Amino acid sequence: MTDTGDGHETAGGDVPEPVIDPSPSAARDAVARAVDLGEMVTVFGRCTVEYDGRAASTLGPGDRLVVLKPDGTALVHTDEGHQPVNWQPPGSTHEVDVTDDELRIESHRTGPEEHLEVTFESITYVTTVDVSDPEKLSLLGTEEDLRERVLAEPALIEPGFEPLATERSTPAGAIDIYGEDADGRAVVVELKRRRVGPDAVGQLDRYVGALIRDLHADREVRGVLVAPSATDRARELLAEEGLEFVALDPTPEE
Amino acid sequence: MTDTGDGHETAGGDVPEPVIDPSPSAARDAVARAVDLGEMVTVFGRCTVEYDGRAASTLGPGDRLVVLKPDGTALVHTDEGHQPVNWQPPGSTHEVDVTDDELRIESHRTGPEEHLEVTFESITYVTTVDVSDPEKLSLLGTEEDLRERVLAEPALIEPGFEPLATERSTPAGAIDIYGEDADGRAVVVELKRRRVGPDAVGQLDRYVGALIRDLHADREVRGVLVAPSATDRARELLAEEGLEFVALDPTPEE
DNA sequence: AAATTAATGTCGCAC
DNA sequence: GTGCGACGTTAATTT
Repeated sequence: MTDTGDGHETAGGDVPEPVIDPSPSAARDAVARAVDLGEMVTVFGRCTVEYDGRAASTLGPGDRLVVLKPDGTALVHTDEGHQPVNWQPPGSTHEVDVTDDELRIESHRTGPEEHLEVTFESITYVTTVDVSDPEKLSLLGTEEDLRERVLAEPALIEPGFEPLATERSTPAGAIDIYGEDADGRAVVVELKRRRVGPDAVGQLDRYVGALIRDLHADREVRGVLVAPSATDRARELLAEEGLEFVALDPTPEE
Repeated sequence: MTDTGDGHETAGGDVPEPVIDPSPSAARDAVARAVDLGEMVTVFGRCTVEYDGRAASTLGPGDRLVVLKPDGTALVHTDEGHQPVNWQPPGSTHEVDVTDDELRIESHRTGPEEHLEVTFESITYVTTVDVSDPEKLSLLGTEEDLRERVLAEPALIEPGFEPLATERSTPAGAIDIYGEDADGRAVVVELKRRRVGPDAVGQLDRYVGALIRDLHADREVRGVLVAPSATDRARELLAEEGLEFVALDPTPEE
């Protein structure tokens, strides 16, 4: 370590460092070495991108950030948007070479067959670093939280509601909560963590229909959609299908 | 520009360059300046992440790559996966400061209110670059391509099929292709670019139901799902609802 | 490997 | 802004 004199330390030569404005071959060597070692790589520069696989795409020249992860993920990010403009999923294999004095990064996977190719006409920088991340994300406010909330206090659905099973399977899929009302009628509960539209009504309707066929019951099955809110169209469709709605948040309001 | 003697050029001092192993305050200055100038920023280091908004999450210490885009996007990437472990959508505002000798990047947005906070206990590097990307992605093999293919050759659905409208609106949403068969019966066509499951059947069923109510027709409306393939469950549901399936790819096989 | 659904889904478009 | 559906959706879980 080297004391830089301003209170922190600079890593020694064994630690990969960013390469600024590298030649194509220097960039190739740095990227190849890092991919080999299972490090994370970023390359920024002016490039074109070709993709062929489940669909196919082309992207003309522009400045983009390419990220290669040790798990085989590749990401191409432009200056805009949450989503990468192109990518390759985890499990892909990355290759890098120089042709006609241009750096080219290729990523390939099978099942389905997909190929990504990024060709750089200039390279602003390359970074390579070792990554260690043992932590798992802890997330609150999911549909799972909503389910636990209902199971802990079934009366939130309605007085007398009694849950009998979660993830009960039907020919049309698994019912979030299956139970009975105070009169002993079967109740299908479909949970959504956020405001619902027509698609959620269709989903609930399918489950109710499948359960009626499964139980050979004759319309003694109620369907209840549980979500923070519903659109007008969703409420109309619920009414048309004889289904019900209960407003409930995944976590109690503070 | 400076000729480095190996055939390429090094950017001058007016071009932002990566900062390696910076002190928290040096990192803060570099990031603040770049955010101010509308540049793209990457920060790599050991950090914790807190998020609160539509949901809420916490993430313990680990090595991650943080990307700040000029459009207000923030991304936090771990060593694994296509998805960022945490993020903030475009339109958010980023702030950076140093507290207790730790770099902290905060991102905030309204509508809905959401907040992201990344606190670094060490920083491997910071990069800042100007980004210019005038190009739009050109994508082939979408549902739009499938629609054009059917409209160019309606007999791919069946002999005598005649498209009358695309995006025909119904109370339940827009029908991809609305038309008539050889016998003059109304036909609702729902297109999918890939293999379909039960959800697509539910969607088609909703449209058919809405059109029947809309036209006051009495089951003279056919529903046809067009996709490369369908799951067994989807085929069963189609049969139960009296709907049909046509196998078709978005682009012709080569 | 295939099937099914959740997601802080995101994104684009119509209203 | 809300509503609605596509997406190379991805990711997780189960069969």
